[in-house]
Amino acid sequence: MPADQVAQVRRFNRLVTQRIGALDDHFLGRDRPLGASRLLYEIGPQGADLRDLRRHLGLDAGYVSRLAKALAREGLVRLGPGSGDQRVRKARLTALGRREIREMNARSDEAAAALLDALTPKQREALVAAMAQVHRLLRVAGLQIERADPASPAARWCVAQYFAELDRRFEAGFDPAASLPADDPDLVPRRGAFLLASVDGDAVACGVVKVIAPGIGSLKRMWVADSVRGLGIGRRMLEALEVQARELGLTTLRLETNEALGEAIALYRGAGFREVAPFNDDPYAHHWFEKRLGGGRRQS
Amino acid sequence: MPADQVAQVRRFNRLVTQRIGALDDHFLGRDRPLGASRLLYEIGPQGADLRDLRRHLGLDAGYVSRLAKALAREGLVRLGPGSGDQRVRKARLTALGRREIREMNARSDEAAAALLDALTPKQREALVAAMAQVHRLLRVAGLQIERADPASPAARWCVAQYFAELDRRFEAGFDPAASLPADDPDLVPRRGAFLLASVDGDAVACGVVKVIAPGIGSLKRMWVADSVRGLGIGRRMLEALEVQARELGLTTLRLETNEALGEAIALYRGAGFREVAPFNDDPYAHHWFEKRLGGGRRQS
DNA sequence: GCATATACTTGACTACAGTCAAGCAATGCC
DNA sequence: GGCATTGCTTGACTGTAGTCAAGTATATGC
Repeated sequence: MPADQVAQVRRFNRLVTQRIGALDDHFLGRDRPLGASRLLYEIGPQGADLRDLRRHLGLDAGYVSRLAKALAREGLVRLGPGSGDQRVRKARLTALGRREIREMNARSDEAAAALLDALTPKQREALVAAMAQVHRLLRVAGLQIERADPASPAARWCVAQYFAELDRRFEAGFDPAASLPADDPDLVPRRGAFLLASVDGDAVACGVVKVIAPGIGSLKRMWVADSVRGLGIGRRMLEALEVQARELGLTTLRLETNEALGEAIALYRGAGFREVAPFNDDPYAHHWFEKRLGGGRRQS
Repeated sequence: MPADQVAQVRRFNRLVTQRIGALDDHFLGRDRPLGASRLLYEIGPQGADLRDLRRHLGLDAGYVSRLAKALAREGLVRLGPGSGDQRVRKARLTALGRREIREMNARSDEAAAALLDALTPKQREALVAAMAQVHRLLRVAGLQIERADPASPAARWCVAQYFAELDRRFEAGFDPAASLPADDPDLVPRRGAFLLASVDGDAVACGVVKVIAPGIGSLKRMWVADSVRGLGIGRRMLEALEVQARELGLTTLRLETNEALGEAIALYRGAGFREVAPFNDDPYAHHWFEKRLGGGRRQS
């Protein structure tokens, strides 16, 4: 890693933690411990179960219990029974709590505006654009691709997004029932794998490999969220799927795709897939691809 | 302030405090309270007086005393008498302390490298460039222009930088003694003013206004550090000098400049200065400018 | 129906960050 | 030389953040 790049990152870190960190904490804390403020903020307009707050903020159960009680004592939240399960407690904002959050937001906005205010309009635009760029790339740097249960909510959500997008982009729409299936049991080893890419716990891409014959697998359900397109996530997903394929003992990967998905076709070609004659009768397919997985270790 | 710009700043703040803040703290703290680590880091290879550390980090005297003692107990620093004044204590790193700091730096470098490592080379370059941009603009946003004592170290340093630059840029070099003078007593009200622009306590620009006749003032010593050029700091310094001039009761500002300083000449023209016939015999001047200060309040 | 797990509460505890005030020695000012 | 100031140390204290363990009520698996 070039030393000047590392140095720039560290310079950036120092300045930003000092400038941003200090402000953020200061404007969030209104005569209240920071932990309580964060909890209040996290509850949100819909209310939230203490269990979820605990998990999301990574805090101790006892600690959250106490913080919630303190907020309730201040009249900012109401603690009531939760959704169904009589054990969980749900925190809901009171009118006062909502006002408090509005106030916190206003202060944060003010601090951000004050920062921008010290610049000329052109510099403001440049700063905001550079921040957006840093934001996007930091998110990408935190990308994690992992095997997931195809029945998990995040996996289901991704697949739903994928279907919705196909329906939007295909001229005649898309009906999952008419397409070749990839059911849950086919997507767990040793019959296949479901990969989920996430950033900070938010799913942003998925992909599936499925064994269709000894040594031969099929790729399906390749989807990347709009918000992170153009950042090479599709390519990384494809690489991760090939690793899974090797672990499943596959030597050939196949896939079919629709002519409307130009960027996907380019991705496959770039990754070494060759177009071949149709090997199935998927009603939505216009192109069929194949790649032989060379060398590399088989099992991990 | 546009709401989407504010929102982008806040999105950036949230992500960055979470990603960067957490890492930075974690890698700095090595089985040692964070305060102690920061102090150790701040001491630096030359050692530092406790008084300066206290001032620089903005900490309580008793707190610093205890932290320093803890570091001494760990064998990381040696506490000895300071420079001259027998009251001040100077903290010097031991070999162990230096090793510890190297280790802290290595860990921080590693964290920064790991961040970059998750990206493609092109994305890395884009991230580093965007970070540098954010860094530059955040620094500019923190710019403060204030009147300063022309004899203060920061003011002296700026003027020295200015002279050095003139010497570099003028074909025949520059000798301050041959130039028209601007001595300390002429640079404090009501005979003049010395303005210093600083970012986070570091001087980055200076400028001077000096009364040369009733109602008439002269601008001199306009200098902007290389690291922050092209960010409109010269223009802001000029505006601040005009405010000072009005407060000194001036109605006309004059200045002379050298043909080698193209960007300064453009700045003056853009700010409403008109070129006039020579009004003095400065040996380094090729252009003479004048501006009448209209309207505006005189005294503040 | 019983064992186990989960959600939460409470009390007791630790560590860290920081403040305040008293006091001592060296320094600066007149 | 006297007196206020400065630099530092020490003891006593506060508030925040967070952990741990015991205990209660509810839910889940077999």
